[in-house]
Amino acid sequence: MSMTIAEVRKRYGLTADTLRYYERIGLIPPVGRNAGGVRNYTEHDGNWIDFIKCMRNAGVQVEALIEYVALFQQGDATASARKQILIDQRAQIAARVASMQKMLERLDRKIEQYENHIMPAEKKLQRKAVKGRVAHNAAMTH
Amino acid sequence: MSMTIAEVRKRYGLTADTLRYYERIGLIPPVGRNAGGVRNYTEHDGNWIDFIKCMRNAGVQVEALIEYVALFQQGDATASARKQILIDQRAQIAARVASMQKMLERLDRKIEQYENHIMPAEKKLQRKAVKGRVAHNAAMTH
DNA sequence: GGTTGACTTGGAGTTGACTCCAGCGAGTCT
DNA sequence: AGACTCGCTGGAGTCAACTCCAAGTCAACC
Repeated sequence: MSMTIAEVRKRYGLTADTLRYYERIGLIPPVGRNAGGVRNYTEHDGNWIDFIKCMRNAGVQVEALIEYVALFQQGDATASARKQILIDQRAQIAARVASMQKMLERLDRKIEQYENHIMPAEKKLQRKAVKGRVAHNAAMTH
Repeated sequence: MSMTIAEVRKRYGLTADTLRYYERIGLIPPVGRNAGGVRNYTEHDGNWIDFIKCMRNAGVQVEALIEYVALFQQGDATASARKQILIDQRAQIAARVASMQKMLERLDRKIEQYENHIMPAEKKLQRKAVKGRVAHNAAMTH
């Protein structure tokens, strides 16, 4: 039912140092301890860790997440502020996704250019059947 | 036809310091100078800057781009190595986009929860018609 | 011909996000 | 009891990617 830091580390793929660091800066709520002061992660803690980890992977700043967690700990009264943070972050992620998708298309065109223009030129060179200069790099600078 | 660093800065939204830094570390090919040693950016340089800027925005590491630029300057013989870098980076961007899209869906569900469960509770409080505890935070921890 | 202002360089400093470590304590095995 | 292993804390160190700065050069204007 509850996990040590080693188990959490394995389950979520974060280092023990990172988990302690996250807790220290308030990126996850304080974790319960046993008599000896050793952390005892509950399923609830696990859900937070997963959420934070995914948000970080999506490029959300630690700063914004700390604020969200802090508001959460202040109770129901902060619900709309928290919701607003989520909406803002959602918008930022969506914007990044959009620009990354544009980049994917751009890369696809560029890769295709390599297939159509540059690689055949190389093959000709390899065949040792060179009959003059072909498709120079200068054509591909964007 | 050619631009000063100030014009490039305005056009591409990078600081002059960043532009010089990029050139110094080989993230863009060397830029031509006038008699006095002042940088003279051509349209060709502009294309590189735009490409690099977009790749950086998409999360591609400076490291990988330096390698790409270095290969480019070695001429046609490195075409397939360059193509491979683009393919690798494309894959990494695509993976990031996929996980960000999952996060978008997750956020949408979470935001909807705020609308359905938490916000109505707040409204009831505001109406001062409280008839017992409603929808506590604990229900929303993932 | 002096002042202004954009530009230059090399190097130091900053920021965000970890990552590592020394020194200590608790629990377990032998 | 001694030796291991795991975990704890506070603080220092690292890394990527800039960002800032002092001191100097140069062209242009007054």
